[in-house]
Amino acid sequence: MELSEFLARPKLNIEFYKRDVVTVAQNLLNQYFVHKESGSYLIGKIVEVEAYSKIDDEASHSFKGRTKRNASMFLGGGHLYVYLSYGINYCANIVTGEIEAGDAVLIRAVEPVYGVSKMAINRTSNNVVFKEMNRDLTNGPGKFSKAFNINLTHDAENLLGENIFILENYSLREEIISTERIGISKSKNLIRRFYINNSKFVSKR
DNA sequence: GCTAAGATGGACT
DNA sequence: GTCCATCTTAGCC
Repeated sequence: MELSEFLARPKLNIEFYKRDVVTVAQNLLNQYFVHKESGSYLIGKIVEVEAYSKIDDEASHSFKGRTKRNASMFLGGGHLYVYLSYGINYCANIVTGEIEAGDAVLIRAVEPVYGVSKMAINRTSNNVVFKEMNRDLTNGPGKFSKAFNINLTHDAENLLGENIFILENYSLREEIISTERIGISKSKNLIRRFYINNSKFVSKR
């Protein structure tokens, strides 16, 4: 698909993000995540997410209240929360709900749809550029952030602005699977991981 | 002040 | 399958 076809779509607006975290998580699937950087675009279709809530969720970074790291979770729907995971990888979240709600949706995987060669360059390690359209390019929260060049400088970014935003794509009817979340030990019983069934870019494990 | 655990990924057996 | 890199936080001395 041409870049102009993506950019003709409307951005998700503040009303979309201000709803409850599980609703937003489910509705983020299939939409186009966009990072515009120095004039070039990286675009991915969101295929896997997890919801985290301050209310009833011990696995959420916000559960015990505000810290320096999680402050942007309290900015209200339509912001980005980026944190450093295991001291190594960045993870990107979409903040939802009202100001001070402390809820957010972790983006676990996207399907690359535009700017794939730049994503492959961003995922270079040991001087080896990643093979394009390999599923390992973006099939995990840290991999997605690296491919889209998202780091702590993007923490608290406003998703209604010009750098990072999400474009509407409601057209396709995909089968959505709901499961327990991955890689956590508390509140494991909550069914708050959602992914598109037929996507090969859904994370492993 | 110290230590353990963590919303992970990559290298290796 | 196992191991480990390395930063933040919480909980305990």
